Amino acid sequence: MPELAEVELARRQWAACHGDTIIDVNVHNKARIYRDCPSAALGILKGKILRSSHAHGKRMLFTFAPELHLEVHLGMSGKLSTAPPNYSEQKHDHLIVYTAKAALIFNDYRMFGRVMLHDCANPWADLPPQPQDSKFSLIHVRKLIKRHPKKPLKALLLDQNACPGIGNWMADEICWRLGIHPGIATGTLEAKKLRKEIRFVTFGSLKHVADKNSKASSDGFAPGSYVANVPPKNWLFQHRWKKGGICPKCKTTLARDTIASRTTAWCPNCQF
DNA sequence: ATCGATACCTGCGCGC
DNA sequence: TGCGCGCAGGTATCGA
Ligand SMILES: [Zn+2]
Repeated sequence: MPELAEVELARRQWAACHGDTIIDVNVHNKARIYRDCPSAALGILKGKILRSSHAHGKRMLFTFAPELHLEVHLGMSGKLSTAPPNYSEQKHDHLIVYTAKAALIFNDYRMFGRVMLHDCANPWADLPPQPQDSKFSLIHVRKLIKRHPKKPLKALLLDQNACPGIGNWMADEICWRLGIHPGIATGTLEAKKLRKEIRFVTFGSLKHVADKNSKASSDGFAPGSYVANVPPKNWLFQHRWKKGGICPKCKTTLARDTIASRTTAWCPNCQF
C-alpha cells in the first residue's frame, strides 16, 4: 500500500547494505533537500559503516555510529534505491553513498523530501507512538480525540503527531472502513472503532510490503506501479483515483472533494 | 494555542 | 504540435 508501506520498502532498499563501509559520498549541494543540514556535513559518512536502520512514520533513520545517524524523509516524490557501484549521477539524484558493492541513491524530483544528520544518541526520543506500536492503546486514542475534538477526522489522521505514517490514501481508506465522512469532527468518534480501523489499515499496508518483497525484485522501487498492483480489490484504494470510481462495498460512484487541504474520495452512500 | 490556507518543486496528462 | 491548466502519495510556516 501507500505511504507508510513505501517508506518501509524504501528503507529495505538501503538496508541491503547493512554492515558495509562507505567509501564515497556524492551530494547535490544546492538541493532544497538539505534545508535542515548543510550538505557538506555528509562527508563525515566516509569511512563509516552503515550499522542499522529504522523507520518511524514516514521518517527513516540510518545509523552509522551510536551518535551518528542520517535521517531521510521522502516527501511526495522521494525514492531510495541501490545500484551497482559504478553508478553515475542521474537527474534529481541528491545523495549517492558508495560502498564497494553498491551505490545507495536518494532521488527526489519535487524536492519536498529532506535529509539531515544527527550527532546525538537518540534523535527520535520524543516521537509519538505509531499506530502499529503497543503504545497506540485505546487510552492513547481517547487522548488524541480529546485533544482535537473539533478537528475533522481526515485532518487528525493526516496529523503526523497524532497518527505518524498515515498518508492521504490510507486516511481515505480508514474513513471508508469506519463508514464516516472524512470531514466529521473527531470529537464525535468512538475511540475503539477509530483505533481498530487505523490499525487494520496500517497492518494491512505493512503486510503488503512483505507480500511484495516475497517475490523477487527490484532495482529501486517505483511507487506508482507498486501501489497500483498490490492492495486487494476490496480496498477503497483500488478505486479512488479512477474517474467514476465506485465503492467496492455498494458500487455507488465515489465523491471527491478537498478536505483538510487534500484531495479526498469517499462513498456518499456508506459514509456520513 | 489551534486551525486552515499557502508555499515549496517538477512532471504529466488533459483539453483547447 | 504546443501550451496552459490542474493535479500529484507531504509538511513547514504564516496569518486569523
Ligand atoms: Zn459505498
